Amino acid sequence: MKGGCLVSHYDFKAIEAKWQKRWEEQKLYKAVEDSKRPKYYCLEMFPYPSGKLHMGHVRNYSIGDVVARFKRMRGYNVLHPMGWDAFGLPAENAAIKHGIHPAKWTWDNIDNMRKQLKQLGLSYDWEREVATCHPGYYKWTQWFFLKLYERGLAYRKKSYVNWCPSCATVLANEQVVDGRCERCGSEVGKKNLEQWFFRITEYADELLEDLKKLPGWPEKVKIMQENWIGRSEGAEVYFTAEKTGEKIPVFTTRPDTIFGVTYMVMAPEHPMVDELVKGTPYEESVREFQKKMEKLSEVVRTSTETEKEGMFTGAYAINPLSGERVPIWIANYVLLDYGTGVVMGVPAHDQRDFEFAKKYGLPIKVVINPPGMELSAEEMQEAYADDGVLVNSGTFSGMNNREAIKAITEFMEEKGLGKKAVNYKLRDWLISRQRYWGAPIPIVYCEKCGIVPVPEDELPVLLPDDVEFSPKGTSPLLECEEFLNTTCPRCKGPAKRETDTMDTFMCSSWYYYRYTDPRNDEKPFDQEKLDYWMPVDQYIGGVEHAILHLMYSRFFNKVMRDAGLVHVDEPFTNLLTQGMVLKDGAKMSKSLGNIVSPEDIIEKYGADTARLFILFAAPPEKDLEWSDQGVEGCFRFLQRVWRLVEELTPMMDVPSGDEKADREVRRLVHKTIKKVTDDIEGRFNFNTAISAIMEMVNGLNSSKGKPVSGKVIREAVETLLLLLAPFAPHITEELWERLGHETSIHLMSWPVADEAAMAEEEVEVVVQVNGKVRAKILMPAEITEEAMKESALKHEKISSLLEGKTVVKVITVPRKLVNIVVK
RNA sequence: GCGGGCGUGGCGGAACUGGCAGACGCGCCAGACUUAGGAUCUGGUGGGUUUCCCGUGGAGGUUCAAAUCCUCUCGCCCGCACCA
Repeated sequence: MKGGCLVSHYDFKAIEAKWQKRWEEQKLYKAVEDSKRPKYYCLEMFPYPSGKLHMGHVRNYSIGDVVARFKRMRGYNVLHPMGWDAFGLPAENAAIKHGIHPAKWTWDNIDNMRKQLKQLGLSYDWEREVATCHPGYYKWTQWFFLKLYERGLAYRKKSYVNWCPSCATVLANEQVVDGRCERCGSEVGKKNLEQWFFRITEYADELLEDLKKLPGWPEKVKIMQENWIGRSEGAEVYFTAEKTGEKIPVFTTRPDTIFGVTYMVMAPEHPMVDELVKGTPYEESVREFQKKMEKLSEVVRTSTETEKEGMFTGAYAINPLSGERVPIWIANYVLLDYGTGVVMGVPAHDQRDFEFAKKYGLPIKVVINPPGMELSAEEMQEAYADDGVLVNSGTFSGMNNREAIKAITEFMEEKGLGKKAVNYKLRDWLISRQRYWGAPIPIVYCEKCGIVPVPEDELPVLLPDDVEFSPKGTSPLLECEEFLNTTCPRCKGPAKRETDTMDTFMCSSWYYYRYTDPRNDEKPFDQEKLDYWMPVDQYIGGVEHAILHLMYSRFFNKVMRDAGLVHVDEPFTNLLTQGMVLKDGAKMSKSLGNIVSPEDIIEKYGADTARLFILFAAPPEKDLEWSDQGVEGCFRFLQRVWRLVEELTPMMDVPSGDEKADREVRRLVHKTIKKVTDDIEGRFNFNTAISAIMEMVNGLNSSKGKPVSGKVIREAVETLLLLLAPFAPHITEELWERLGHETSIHLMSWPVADEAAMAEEEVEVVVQVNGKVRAKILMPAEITEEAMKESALKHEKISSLLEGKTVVKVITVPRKLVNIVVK
């Protein structure tokens, strides 16, 4: 440093430690219900306690902290809590691998991550911390399970379920990505098991419909949920098996094409297939085909690339409308668990059916003609799936197909041949997990009474501590006799406990309620407290939860609303999905070796710098490219702020200054207030908010030598600190104190822009000739358009350019621009 | 294949309702202070044949005026993917 130390050094380590300690002692961020103030619930997705924070966490929580601090300064009563999504497999793997008990592993990790979060200076009310693995929490997870059970929304069913061999547990559909386990990447198989499900499909329509009530959610997330729910409207048509006379319901979205059915296809594993082929010459080959399909993985089987393959069963079905007799096939592309597992083949009007028919030489029958055209089955190169007019369709011939959909459906309903139907791709949520480290499902199996829910007053069903972890990866609960053996709550006879635990998404589906009353041991929450804080005003997290967590939570909230426990339709009013943190264009990962550790950055530059950089480098919803040099830049900026404030402090005593200099400084100050406020409030553009603050610092730096009055300097410096406070809470708090304030800067009100102070006296007007900039002229701000035009035409350079040309017209934009169109 | 997003200097990114393209930061260049500087400060920095011309992936169009609106097209990223 140059010369004598006129200004002190920015000692971020001492400053950050000092204020973190003081904020905690003073409980600065404690949230208390207060009906007199508007509330604001700012929530970030709570982390899985993996052991260490990564940059994604830092980004997520820095964004949330700016929102929380900003809203606080805007006068809101802010709830900003943090907790731990603490059940899950990694803890159990640690136990198997290193012999550490999952509980110890988890709690140690929590301690470490809590420490790291505190080092970031995040404004959480730590008294509301929750951990889903705490019995005081999972007692209520189990309680909610019972609520679902009471309402008939939790049920047990044997079915083919996704099985991850490496995690040794079943998975929900949502946890299978490209046929692989979302967690470990192993290929997922199928197992026929008896499992617990939640009836989320009961709410499919509302989950879809209410997306419309979420204007504060990214379009992208809503579309993803819409696709996932996959609602399609159509009809169920009852074909009849010729041989057995049995009804074969078929779902179709195109009842208008029923007369065009030339064959039917069942899923190979459809139960009716066996009956149809039994004792026929087709039996053997069909069995073979079934076996072949069974061996194929789900990925291959359902890939668009896979060629359609099928086989005739020898059986026939009767079309209820045309009375025609059509062959029944089985094929790989028909899925058992969608619709009824049976498809009607209309090759003329469905591309898949067309390809299948061509391959196997099945007949093609045209029943819809394009407007003003006549199709011929022999000449068709592809299916005609668009609208048109019905032909060869009995009494419905001649009808427009849109009307025919309605007419045919109604006709079938009258005659009992079919009915209107809606289908969803959404499946019920499988919540059983064959794992130890989760909330036990509060159910007992009694030989006499059957399935018996554990009574509320016996909750929680505690996880036994003393268990053996088998290297096979199977749940230790299976071998834990003390846990397994119990008495039936109903008949008091001997009974067995359910050994499966709940999917951790169950735990995270309601944690945002618990924050409103985290220590209540009588109830999951106090009604008044919950009603005060809910809904979450701003939710922030990664887009990877677009379907899983966010849809489960929405479902959960709707169930609890119907149970009268919650009074909002949707739990999260606004959602922000932050982008990833990249290094060298790729997601930070161990295998790529491009990880930047938050610990190191905090150690070297401090939390304020880390936060500032991560907020400055990109808008929150976009991916962020990490740059060590960018971090340096932010560090330099904070040092500049420090120096600026220290240098300007003595000048705050100057009794009066030059009026023009004062006005200029005030203009800068108030324009910055407006810009920063708009950027944060309107659109969460923290990057441009910070750049405006940087510009303000640059401006104040260059006005250092000017005759500015002490009062104006004080206003400027204090405003600078207030605007920067949500981003860099420690340095601003320290400088605020050094200015002589005794109350925390974080309890101050957000500055308000003074329109009068912002007003410009002069504006620079751009003068264009034929749309090209030819001059810039300073004009009084209040100049009329006519006068603007005049002085533009009078301007030396412009007038010389206009020589010999004809002015066609002149366009003026007040205070901005004059465009002279010439020929 | 369907749906969504993106494409702007050497880099990250600005430009909100069409109105000076490139704010702010990084990097780079020059200078100042210095035993020294990878510290700090000052100035410069899209490209070019430099009174001017060209520039927002490409080609057209609308307009007095287009990064912004329309049409076509290329490239990258994300989601869904035989859903009957």
